[in-house]
Amino acid sequence: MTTTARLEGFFPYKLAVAAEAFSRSLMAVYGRRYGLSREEWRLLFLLAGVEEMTSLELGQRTTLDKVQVSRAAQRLEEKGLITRAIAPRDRRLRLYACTEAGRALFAEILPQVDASAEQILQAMSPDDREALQRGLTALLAAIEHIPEAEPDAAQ
Amino acid sequence: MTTTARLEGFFPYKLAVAAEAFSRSLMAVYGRRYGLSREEWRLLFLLAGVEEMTSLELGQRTTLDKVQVSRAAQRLEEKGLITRAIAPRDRRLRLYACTEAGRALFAEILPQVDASAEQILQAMSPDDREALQRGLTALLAAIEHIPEAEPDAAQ
DNA sequence: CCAATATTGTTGCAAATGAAATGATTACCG
DNA sequence: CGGTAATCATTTCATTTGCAACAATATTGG
Repeated sequence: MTTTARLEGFFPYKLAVAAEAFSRSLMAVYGRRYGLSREEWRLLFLLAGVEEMTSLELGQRTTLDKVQVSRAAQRLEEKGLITRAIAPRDRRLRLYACTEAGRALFAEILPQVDASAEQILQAMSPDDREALQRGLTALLAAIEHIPEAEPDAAQ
Repeated sequence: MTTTARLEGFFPYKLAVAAEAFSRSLMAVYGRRYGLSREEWRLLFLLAGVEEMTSLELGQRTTLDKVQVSRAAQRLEEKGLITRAIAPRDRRLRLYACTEAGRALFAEILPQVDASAEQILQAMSPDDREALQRGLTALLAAIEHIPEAEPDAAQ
């Protein structure tokens, strides 16, 4: 068993571990400190930068399914951070918008989250950082073009 | 301040999305096809390459807490893929070992998981792939050295 | 215009998950 | 030794999550 594939060197594992650790570090800010879930944080992030957004678009831009969007939005509304109106054009959809309180909270949290991320990234050499940025962007592009594993609907 | 930070360009978000998509693609193999959870898969991965391993070491090498290890190991035992004995030297610990069935299953799954990962990675240019490898390794090293990332048991 | 089908957000329920409590064992230290 | 503290796996309980059913609205095709 000389070259039994070692978990620590397995690329998918490394990617997952890095992402988990990174996410945990950031969640310590918006989660443990401000009581937001990861989904709530993402929705707030999107909504804080725009006037309003429909539920459909929200889901497409966050890789969250409709249930996650619905539940996270429900909680954000209970906290007074967003509003959910019924879209007049298509009454099945929701029109989400950030409240002033939501925007203020986001403006308060983002710098801290950003600082937490930078604290990790700044521990890397500039070259490594650039390599990571480049590689990650390319990976995301590659993932986009991968045939999605649809349930047995292969053709 | 003018440019509201866009979620899609936010590094932590990109990292999380890439890791999620990658993980989902792999889980389609060992999960939907073989009924293993991510934790079970990781434990099987580690145990398949070694004669036996204690529960403590298992947790340290997978970034899983002891509850996750305990539960995943329990299910792997129910499936007959591993054995859990009580460590003779310290009866609080468990000694996990892969059964022949477990090793056989792992040997069957790994190539498929590997192929699924390679399918994505091969969609990248060699340079981008190398950049990703380098950046990711550096990121993991940076995370290790971050203070207060987690209550670490210094060894 | 009407009925059939499709799409969307929400809810119900079972399984998974996380955090603290528990029980068993060992280490420490007088 | 003896007893207290520490460590480990497991259990317990409350919350969260994923999946399928559901109700409401829209679209399509006669």
